[in-house]
Formats: sequence, structure tokens, C-alpha cells
Amino acid sequence: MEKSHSYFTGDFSTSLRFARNDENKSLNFIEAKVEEDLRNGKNAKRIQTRFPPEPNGYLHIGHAKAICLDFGIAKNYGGVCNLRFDDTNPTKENMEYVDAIKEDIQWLGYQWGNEYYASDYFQQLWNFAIELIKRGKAYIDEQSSEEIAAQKGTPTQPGTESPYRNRPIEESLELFNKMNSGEIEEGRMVLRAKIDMANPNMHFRDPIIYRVVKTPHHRTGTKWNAYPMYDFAHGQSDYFEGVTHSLCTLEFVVHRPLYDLFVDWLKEIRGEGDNMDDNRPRQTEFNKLNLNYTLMSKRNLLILVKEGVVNGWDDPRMPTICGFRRRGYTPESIHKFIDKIGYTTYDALNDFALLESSIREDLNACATRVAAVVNPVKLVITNYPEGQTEELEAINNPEDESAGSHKIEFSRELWIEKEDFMECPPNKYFRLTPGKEVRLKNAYIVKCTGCKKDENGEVVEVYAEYDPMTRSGMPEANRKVKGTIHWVSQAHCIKAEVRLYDRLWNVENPRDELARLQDEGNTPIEAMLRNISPMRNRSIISSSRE
RNA sequence: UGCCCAAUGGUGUAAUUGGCAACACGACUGACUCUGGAUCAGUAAAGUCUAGGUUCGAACCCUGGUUGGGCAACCA
Repeated sequence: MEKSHSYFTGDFSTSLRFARNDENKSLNFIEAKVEEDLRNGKNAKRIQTRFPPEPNGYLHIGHAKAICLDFGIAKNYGGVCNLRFDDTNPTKENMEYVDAIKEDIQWLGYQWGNEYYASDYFQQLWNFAIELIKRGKAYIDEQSSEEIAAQKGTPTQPGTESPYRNRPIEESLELFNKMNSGEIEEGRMVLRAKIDMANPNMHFRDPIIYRVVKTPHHRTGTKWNAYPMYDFAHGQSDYFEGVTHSLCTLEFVVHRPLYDLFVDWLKEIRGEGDNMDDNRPRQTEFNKLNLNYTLMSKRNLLILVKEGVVNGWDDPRMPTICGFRRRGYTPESIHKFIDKIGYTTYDALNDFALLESSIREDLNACATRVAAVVNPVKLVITNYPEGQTEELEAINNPEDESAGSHKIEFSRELWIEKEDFMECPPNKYFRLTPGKEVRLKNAYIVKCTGCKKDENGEVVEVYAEYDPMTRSGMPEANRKVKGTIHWVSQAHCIKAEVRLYDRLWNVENPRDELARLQDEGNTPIEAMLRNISPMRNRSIISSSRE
């Protein structure tokens, strides 16, 4: 087994503003188990985890939950988390996904120790399979997949044994080599572990451990034609790498006995039979993330992308990590959210509102405020000199004094939100209304004097007079005014395209149904954004409203 | 009729491991007016799926049941 090393290069405490800041928080059941293993001196007190994505799609917010656990456990207990691509199925996997996955993990603030691939172990797994055949623990089955499925039985009925189950070892050995040499067509034969066709656990009914795939592999090319199945690759890969805690989601609970059995066999073959209980990976399962109104399955996300329902994996409506990134979510907000939902063994359905509250909480603390008018109507300050411009000051973040301020321009003609003016207002309407005063944020107190309407009765211009003694900072500015509205100067703003996205799915628990997508929410709206320069590309800003 | 897992306010988690059921989100009141999707003050909301048992004492341990989830890909 490999020696343990600390591979971490970055200082997480500074790169992640909110990482693990609540020390009083109770341990989740996995952390408790890790601490117990540490107390008991398991695995020579090493902690090693892995994040094992299959490179067949982009990472989604559910993967973020697994990433935070795999990397978080390693970080919090002085261990290492490696990245291992589970690339045992060349028909679905490619390098585009490998690169995207790495980018997303790093964006979340994590750095893996080593970058491994299950395909790195194809030779070792092959040797192990050969050894199993020699020991009478695996055999080549030449039946069709239909026949094998039929013999598997059902959850309530035992299976029946394959007629090839007890064929001579030499024969299996020879055929296994042929499976890999390219002489055997896909589907013609498989290698099966000889376990127990009557076992109540379906995964023990002589599981298929190798099959023929003729599609070239994105890393090993055409070197192999026989590829190991997940169950025959994952646990052994963990073992080869020295993983101590193999964390995965609940649907793998029923796979665990098989995971353990293959590691047992491997340890026996390697002469570690006298120490079966220690120095081996242990699988622990936690609940995967379900979000209401959100479908997480990679299969269906792929369909959305391929059929053009969305504009790519990073469409802001997608629950992918890159989608949330484009939507303006910060890594910190994702961490906050993951921290709030916790890890249990209960298959929960989380409220999307909790995720939204996490990004609001984070942005409220760190985002620079910039004025934008999304649904503009013209406001003319009739007593302000034409052609005059003055510079005013606007603080960048009311929650953070150190964030400083920026200059903004004020002039006679402004844009304000349509909904910030009402000719006949209801009670408790404190915004612009004829005869009433309102404060223009960071500028003057103005009194509304009326408006102009078009032939349809639509308000096209609003008029007001300003009080020159009430500029922000002046003593008169402290006068009590019931309402404050935001604005941008017409001569000093830029047009922006705004898209107000709604949720993609309109059923609370879509699970695996693709149907009933919302089809609205992608129509651009023209908005007015105050021109701030220089504004760094991709800065995180927050409109003061909307 | 199989095997495995789970169940605590509307949602998600917690309860110093057998000792007064707490926190967050959400909802609702109200206040505040240099915005607010903020802040502040407050309210409602579970008696822990159910029936027993053990115990001075059970959300927690035991037994039966109920309900939900997972398991029968040459996917992972």
C-alpha cells in the first residue's frame, strides 16, 4: 500500500472565506466514523479519500456535495484526497469532460493530491481476474445478456446457474485472453465472478466483472478490448491507491458486500490474509442531493444539452456547477449550502430556497452594489440646469466599509424603474407620486410634479424638482423622507441585456422525468446599467435592486 | 412472499450518545427608509411514523407493524 503524503498545495483557510468556520457544529455520522477509526488506530491513522467522477458529463450541484465531503474529510483530518476518473466505459467517456470536471473542482476551492484514472489499473485488474479464474472464482460465460438476465432470478426468486459455470479453468483462461485480443465480438462472452446464484443480494448472483468493448478508450486507445465493470474496478482501485474511506451515495449500499468481498480476495492473493480487517478501504454511503424543482441525473441533463433545450452545460438554468457559476453563484455560497443540508442516510428532498438564501447571504456580504434600472422610465429634474453634470459618491457595499466607494454621475435626465412611480398610489406607497418627496439614492431629495402619458395612457416621462440643499452629505439631506429609489443618469449609462430566468422544471420532485419543463424565461430584457469604469471582467456585482 | 436502508415543525438538520426537542430555511406580523432580495423585533408551526417492551427517565435501546427509498444495465 502506498505511503501517506500530504499533497495539499493551497491554503484553504484563506481561499475559502467560509470554510468550516463553525467549530461548535456537531459531527456528521461520517466524521464521527472517521474520528473513531482514528482513535482505534485504523489504517495506521492515515486518512485518504478520493473523488471518483466518471468523465461522461459535467459536474452538478449534487457532485459538489460529494466533493465537499471527500475533500473536506481529507482536509479536516490531515489526509489527502485524490482525483480518480472512473473511466471503465469508453463508450460514454471523453477528455472534454475530464477537463471540465477538473476546472469545476478547482473553482470550488479544492486541489487534489494525485490525478488517477481507473484505467491506470487495467493491468492490475486483469492480473487479478486471471488469478480468480485460476482459483476457480471466475469463469467465462458465453450466454447472451438476455439469457444471463433471465437466469439472474428476481429479488424474490433465486437465480439459476449458468451451464458454463463449471467449465474447465484452462478454457476460461483461453477465452478471457481472446476477449481482450479482439477476436471476440461485443456481447458474445463475459467474465463472471463465481459467487452465489441464490443470494438474496442480487449483486452476488455471479456478477459480470469483464465485458468486451471495441470502442477505443480515451486514454488507453485500442490496447484493451475487455473492460472491467464498476464493481470490479472501484473497490480494487481504492485498495491499490491506499484509500481509507471510500465515500459514495446511498444507492451503493447493496454493492458494499461485493466491494468488501473483492478486497478480501485481493488481500488474500497478496498474502495479507492474516490482516483482513485493517489496512483496507471502507465504503460509507451518504444521501445524495435532491433539490426540489430540479433534476440532477446526468443522463437527463445530457438530453437537455443535446436536444438544445438549454444552451449548453453551463446554461444558467442548469443545476451544473458551471451553470451556477454563470448564474453568479460563488464557490462560498455553494459551500454554505452544502454545510447547511448536511450528510445523513435519509433520502431527503431539499428546498431550492435554501440554496438561494446561501447565495444571497454571501453576495450581501461581498458584492459591489451597482445601480441598474431594469424596466426604465424617464425622470426629468425640471429645475436642474440642462447640460450640467456632477459627480457624487456611492458606497460599494453597505455591509462592508472597507469595500470603499465609487463615483457616479448625476444629471437632469435620469432613468428610474417604472414601478417606482405611481400616479394614484395605494396606502403605504412611499415611492414617487405627484406632490410627494422621495430620495434619489446617493443624490438629492426630489419632489414629483407630474408626468406625461402617451395615447394609451402609458407613463412615458416623470417630472420632479430637486432641492439643491439635500445632496447626500449635506445637513439638509438628513431630512426624513419616507422613500428612496435608485436611478441612473441617461447620459452616463450603458444598455445591458438582462435575462430573468425562472426554474427549468415546474414539478416539485421531477426525479427522473424530463417532462414538464418551463419553456419561458429566456427572453432578453433591455436594461440600463450605470457605466462604471474600470469594471473588471466577471466582477461580482449586485444590482441594488432586482 | 426476498434482501438492504430510512422515518424528528412545511423543508433540511441537531439534541453533550438514555436526562427540559434546538438551529437554519420558508411562512406570517410589525418596525425601519440613503434600497430592502438588507436589518431589527416578534408570531405560528413537530412532542419525534405506529403499537408494545426495557428504564426513575426513551427521539435515542428491543420487538412487531406502517410508510417511503434502493436492489433483477455486458452503466457508474
